[in-house]
Amino acid sequence: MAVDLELSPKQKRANGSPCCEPVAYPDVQREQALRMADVAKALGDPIRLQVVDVLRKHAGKVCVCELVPLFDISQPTLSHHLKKLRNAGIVDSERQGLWAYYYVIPDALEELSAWLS
Amino acid sequence: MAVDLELSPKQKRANGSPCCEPVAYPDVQREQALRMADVAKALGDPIRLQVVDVLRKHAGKVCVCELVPLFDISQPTLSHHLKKLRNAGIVDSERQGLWAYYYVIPDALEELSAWLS
DNA sequence: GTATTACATCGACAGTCGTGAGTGTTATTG
DNA sequence: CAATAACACTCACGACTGTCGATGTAATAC
Repeated sequence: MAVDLELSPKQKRANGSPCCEPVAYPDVQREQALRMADVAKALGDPIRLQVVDVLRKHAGKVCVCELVPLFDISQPTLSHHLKKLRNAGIVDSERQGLWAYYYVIPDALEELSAWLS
Repeated sequence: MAVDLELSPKQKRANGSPCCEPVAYPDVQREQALRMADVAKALGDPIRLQVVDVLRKHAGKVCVCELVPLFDISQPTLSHHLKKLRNAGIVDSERQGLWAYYYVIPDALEELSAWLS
């Protein structure tokens, strides 16, 4: 659904006449926009973005105890950020004994990434 | 939030079971994380994301009066979203008489896009 | 001049955010 | 059993968000 819009020269419209030619609907439909905005919102915090960066670069599962010392925030706050990333569908976790291992869900960022490219 | 490059070993780890393998440090340094998180945060609203989508698809300048009817929000609310996008460095605007034309700043999304890819 | 239009800003509202201190839960050790 | 460690959850706080209606500002039309 390509948006082809002609930007006609604007004049002040006559009384009662419409201002502009209607524009085509956004290519990105609402559901897709909601999904991508959710992901973008979760990445909209520098700590969460760096957490995702660490998890991606590591290409494996990372223990929370390894993440805590990387950032200047308390452990409960990091736990809160990890929960946000989980709720956004970006990461998931696995419990192994006392430890929790986090990893990036494959292709979780793909839709947003494709749209941005 | 300063990411220290020193990854100290866990203290008083439980006997026998190693907590985790060493982790990579965030390649994304603080400044870059702040910049990208700002952009992501601005895209973290479905309306703003769709606005950017429309502007990108046009590869030109779009009048606000053409954007208003696309969304189910009031004109002041759209103006507020456009301001957020401006403050995030994603779009800019040009006044021509009564009309304001918005456009996406070239390469504004490039850093985030490259990181996501 | 007055009227009208396009857009931004203001004021207010409920809701959400990031944060830390404190607490709870669960698994392991002694 | 009790103690400890890793992690999630609860609560509270100030700050910010998205939204609308009302208002302000500037340009155009009459």
